[in-house]
Amino acid sequence: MERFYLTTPIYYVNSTPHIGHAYTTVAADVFVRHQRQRGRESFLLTGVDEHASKVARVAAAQGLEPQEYVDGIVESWRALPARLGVSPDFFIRTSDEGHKRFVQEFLERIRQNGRDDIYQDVYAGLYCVGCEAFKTEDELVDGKCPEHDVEPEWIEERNWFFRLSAYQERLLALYERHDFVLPAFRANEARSFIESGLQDFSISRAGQPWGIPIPWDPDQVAYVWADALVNYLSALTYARSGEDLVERFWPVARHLLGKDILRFHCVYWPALLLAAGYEPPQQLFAHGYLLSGDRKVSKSLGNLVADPLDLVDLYGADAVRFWCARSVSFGQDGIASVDGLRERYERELGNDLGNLLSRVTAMIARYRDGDLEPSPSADSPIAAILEPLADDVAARLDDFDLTGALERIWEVVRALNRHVESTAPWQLAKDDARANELDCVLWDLLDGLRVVAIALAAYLPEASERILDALRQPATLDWREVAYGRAQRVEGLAAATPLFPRVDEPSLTV
RNA sequence: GGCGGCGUAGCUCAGUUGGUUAGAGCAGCGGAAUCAUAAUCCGCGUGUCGCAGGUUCGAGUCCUGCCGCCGCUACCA
Repeated sequence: MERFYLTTPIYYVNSTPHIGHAYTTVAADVFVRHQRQRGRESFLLTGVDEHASKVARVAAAQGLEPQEYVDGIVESWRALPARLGVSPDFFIRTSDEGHKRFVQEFLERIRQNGRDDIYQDVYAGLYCVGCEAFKTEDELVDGKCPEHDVEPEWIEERNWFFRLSAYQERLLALYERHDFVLPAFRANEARSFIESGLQDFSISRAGQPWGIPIPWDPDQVAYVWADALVNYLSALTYARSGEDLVERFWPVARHLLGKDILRFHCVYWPALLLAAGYEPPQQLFAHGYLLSGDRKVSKSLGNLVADPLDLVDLYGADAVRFWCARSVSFGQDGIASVDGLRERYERELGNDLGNLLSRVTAMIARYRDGDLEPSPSADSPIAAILEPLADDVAARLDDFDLTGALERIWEVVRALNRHVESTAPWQLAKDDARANELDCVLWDLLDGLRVVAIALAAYLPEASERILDALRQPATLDWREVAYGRAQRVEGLAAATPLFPRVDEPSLTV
């Protein structure tokens, strides 16, 4: 079976983690957990991008070396996946020695590929000293940098350039595979960009103290995209000491990215790889943004939105994961608000799913003293409902349809609640002659919940485990268990404690 | 300007290659039930499918024009 290697972008440490970072990280984790359930050898990579002139400047302002500075703030970035229930197989930092060494090798490979793909030229542009960045004409207001109200200087800098223009045809050939970049409209954007003609870009910057030195010209450091993108490959070379994972996980790589960095991932990166003699990644998926849709700004709410970890404290990692996957169609932009999170938590997690577990376990405990023998029946409506679930969900997740797969599972959750109503076990319990019927109904519900729990495990790892435990079912998450009729007999099953108890709304006033 | 996309019930959106009475969730109204975290289930929508034409036996689904909105259009994590 083909291996599965998925990456998030590496996050820029100069900001603090916000909901957008959590979003990508959670999505990546769901995909990887699901593939593992299907027995696929998988690897999840995330990490941070630490090389930027801004980092050096902030560090200097605090009287620190850049490395000291990033060493200090990287912990808040490591905490992000940890608190979201995400366990990356490796957390890369671009200041890792292994990464730096590999970037240098990588650039050297391009330079020596015999096609003269790296050459020296002059990069000229309008440079704002305040921003420490080059500006384009349309960024200026009245010829001045709008942020600093100064006229930028015309600066010419001798840099090393990458001959991107030579890769137009080879890049376009990649896009003949219809799912190279998803969603399709993003592939169109990237393709039309390529078709419009590619210009070479500089891969080095002069006069920067913080970065990876260009091996053949140590006075220059690698420009951000010649450094950061390479992490997807470099990580594989040193994530496991004494082991090179490149053979295992390249080129079966899939990159998750935000739509803002589409071009760099879908154009620059494949070209750099081709130039260095590597296969391009297998697939790229650009997701949209979670737009803040919160009611009037208050300090407490503002903080909640700014820091996803606060939301985890309040509602739990599973709730935040669920909200990420559920509230916005993956790939599209959408509104995400704390109100929406609470709504989903109460209505869907608490009422639909949590209460389903409560009522089913309570009935088994009450009507059967918690004992139940397996009693599957081929003509059970539950069998028909569960039968197509495993394939449907798997197919959607293979297509990065994070939202659609979850909706598919939720249809089953709703169907189970309907089944409770239509069979009315509390009525059957009144009639001893229908004891057998009641056994079948209760066991079907037990089995349905078991299937839902396993199907949801990638999204709600904690709740999934708690459901299986409450149902006295094995903790195995093997995807083949997402099928009707596999629940084991239970003994002494007790009414479950609420899965997603009500959470007091945080105070909205400061 | 160029390329691409969107505009479907109060809200958020589904609607395969054109084909029976246009769907889901949420909100609203009414009802049932009582196993359950007052949690669930059922019923209820005269929606100009942005506007105007066209193709077709038949179009939300194809074509043209118009209106409105959005994305991309190079060195910015």
